Amino acid sequence: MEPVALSLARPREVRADAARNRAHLLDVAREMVAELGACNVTMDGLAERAGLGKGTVFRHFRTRAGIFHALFDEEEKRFQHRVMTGPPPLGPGAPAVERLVAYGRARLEFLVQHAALARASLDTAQPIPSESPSLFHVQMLLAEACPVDARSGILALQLVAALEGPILLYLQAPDDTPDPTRLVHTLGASWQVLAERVTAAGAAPPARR
Amino acid sequence: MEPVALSLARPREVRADAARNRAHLLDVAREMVAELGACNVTMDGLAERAGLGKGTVFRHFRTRAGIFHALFDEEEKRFQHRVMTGPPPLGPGAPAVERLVAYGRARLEFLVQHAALARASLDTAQPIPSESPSLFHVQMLLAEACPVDARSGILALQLVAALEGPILLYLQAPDDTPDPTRLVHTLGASWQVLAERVTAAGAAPPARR
DNA sequence: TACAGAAACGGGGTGCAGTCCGCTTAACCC
DNA sequence: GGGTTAAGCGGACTGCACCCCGTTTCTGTA
Repeated sequence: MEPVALSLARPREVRADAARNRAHLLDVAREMVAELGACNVTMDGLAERAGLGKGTVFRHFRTRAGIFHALFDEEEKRFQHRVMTGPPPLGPGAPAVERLVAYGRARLEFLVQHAALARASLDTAQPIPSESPSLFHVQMLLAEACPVDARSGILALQLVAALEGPILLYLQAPDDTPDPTRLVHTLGASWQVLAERVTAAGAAPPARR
Repeated sequence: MEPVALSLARPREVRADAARNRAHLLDVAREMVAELGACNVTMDGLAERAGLGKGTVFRHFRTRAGIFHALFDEEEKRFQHRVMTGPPPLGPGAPAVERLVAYGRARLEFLVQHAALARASLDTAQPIPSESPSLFHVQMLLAEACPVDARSGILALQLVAALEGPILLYLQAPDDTPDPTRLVHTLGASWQVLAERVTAAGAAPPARR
């Protein structure tokens, strides 16, 4: 007689109303972000416009940043899908370094496009978890390109920071970015230099130039 | 008759009481951070403990993050002074790449040591300005090590992000860092690889090894 | 020393993030 | 269908960042 084990075995399905409310909240949130900008979306406002209680909003998303994180995550999933299934060099099939370069360029474009959400989803109280898909993907490519250096995972961390940091931390928050296209281009070119040089020296050893 | 121009020319000195209060607030804030941790310091608490009005605190520091920024800035100044005047390879006198490596290691140690302040001073609403001393210093060293690549300033931005991002964004916020010394060491070693490889290929051209 | 103007100060007021807890309801079992 | 239970829901409540503006204090000038 182990009712605990039994109940653990099938942990009761997600309630339909909860799922519905969550989806609805995301829809309304998306709408409000488009309309007011992320920084003008409040939890009260969202709850009211969704016709739900404030407690419900917090139950689903924990914190204010949680909402933007959830919204960003949807985009992130689409992006990662493109990366995993698209044609090379972004998708599988090209040499690791080429993929790394292509990934960086694509990621920059993606980030600039969703910069507001990406920033709003940062929670200064909690760090970005190491399960970040971006980190995971870079780690995978590095493991292929220069296994020895990639071993500890630190290099991947640093490269992802180099890739995403400028947009997340260091560049203008208000979208007064003079020319996003130009920005992506410049950052992309620099990323290519960075990625190629870092991996070149650590590659399968004696591939003389 | 140009009283405006005249008054602009000498914009009236800082009031003595203001300077005194500011210094006092910083002292009390430092004390409270040490005692309660940055995340438990409130503006009201600070004002009360300092025996000043809340308005005064905000007048001096603008935002909550502003206080921690000011505190961090003091440490930052000390650190930059060490960097500018210390013995090589951290200080002047060594080749640029060696200085870059040494700077990274020193910076990591510094950041880990003041991680709580550094994080608390991040203001998600406003980006880190490009006058960041760290960015400035890396840019200077890069300009010496590989002038062509450094030209745009983007590479410096990316390297600083690679250096500081892991601590600012990606690693555990609560000081459950298993072993800070070990962390600094690992990040430092990885930084060295990064810095040396990136600069090696772009160095003053044909310096054959 | 007296005065005028500007800067600094104080603390009540506002809006929002996040918590709490009693009530409701969907899901499972019979 | 009826009962049980855990999850979900709502909205009043709390605490804090930040604003506002009438009052006070300093400083440069006469």
